Amino acid sequence: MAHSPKRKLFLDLVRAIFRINGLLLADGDRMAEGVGLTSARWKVIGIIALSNAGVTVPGIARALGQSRQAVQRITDVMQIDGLVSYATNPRHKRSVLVQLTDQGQQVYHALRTVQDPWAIGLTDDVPVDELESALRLLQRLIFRMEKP
Amino acid sequence: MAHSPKRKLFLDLVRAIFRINGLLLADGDRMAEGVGLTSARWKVIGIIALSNAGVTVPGIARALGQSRQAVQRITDVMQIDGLVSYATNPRHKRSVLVQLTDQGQQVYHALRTVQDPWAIGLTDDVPVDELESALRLLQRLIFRMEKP
DNA sequence: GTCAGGCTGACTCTATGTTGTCAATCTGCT
DNA sequence: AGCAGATTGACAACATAGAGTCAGCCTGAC
Repeated sequence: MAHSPKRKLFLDLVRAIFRINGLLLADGDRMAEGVGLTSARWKVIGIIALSNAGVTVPGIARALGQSRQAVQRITDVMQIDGLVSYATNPRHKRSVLVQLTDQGQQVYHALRTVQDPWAIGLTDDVPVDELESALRLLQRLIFRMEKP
Repeated sequence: MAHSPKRKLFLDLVRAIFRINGLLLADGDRMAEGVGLTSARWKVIGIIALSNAGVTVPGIARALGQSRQAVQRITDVMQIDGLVSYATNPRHKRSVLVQLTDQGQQVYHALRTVQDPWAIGLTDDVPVDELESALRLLQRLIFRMEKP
């Protein structure tokens, strides 16, 4: 059984991914809490902030690898809360662009003041090349899982 | 800014973890579907099968890093479906042990016949040492996130 | 033995996310 | 221009997961 240890290794990796996913959501909730957000909005606002021109709801969903319905619900609530606004999309009549309002940008900036030290603190003693190789491995797995 | 690239690298890793978590759940649903399970029950049945003597519901929750309420709901449904049974715990009067029934073991076995080729296929051309180092990195991050 | 603190089961509420469906719109090909 | 297929918004049903609460049981220190 040449692949048996590899199989166990992979399943351990799967369990670790489930575990760290939960921990990341918990940390996201904790960080976002201070500025009145949740981890789901934390994920969404990060994608919106990355794109200057504004993105569509399905675009955010594709970036996160989630269903557009889930993202739509998040952005709808964030629009009610005044964090994002819907702007007409010159390239698509129905699909509006999601943009950060001034308040949304302030919230994102406040988020960064918590998120950056968090990211730095967690990777304090982790070499860059280890991060790189782990990221490459995950992206490789993602690619293989997305194809079929 | 010596740590700026590392910060971006880590955030990319976070995004990859969110992405692969969703893909793993989708694959888990797809594999578990054939034997009448869902990805949540797939995760739970794996933990139960790993322990011969039976585990408590909070024990499963700790192994998965989830709330015991979430696990309790899963095991309750699985008990109704006849996959698991609750046995009295000699070491704790109220906290019962969750065990696989014969049917549960059959389902787990059927699951393995799908899951093992899946695991092997995904890691086909991935060197063992890359899996090991990625797993170590994630476990290191998990350890740091669990402490506080 | 006793008792404080921790663990567990049961319940509720809320948030998140997937799937399915339908109509309206868009895109690319002819 | 016109049409087939893909994309999008809107809505609904369902599964999953966390947080909070309460009462009952258990454990360990004394």
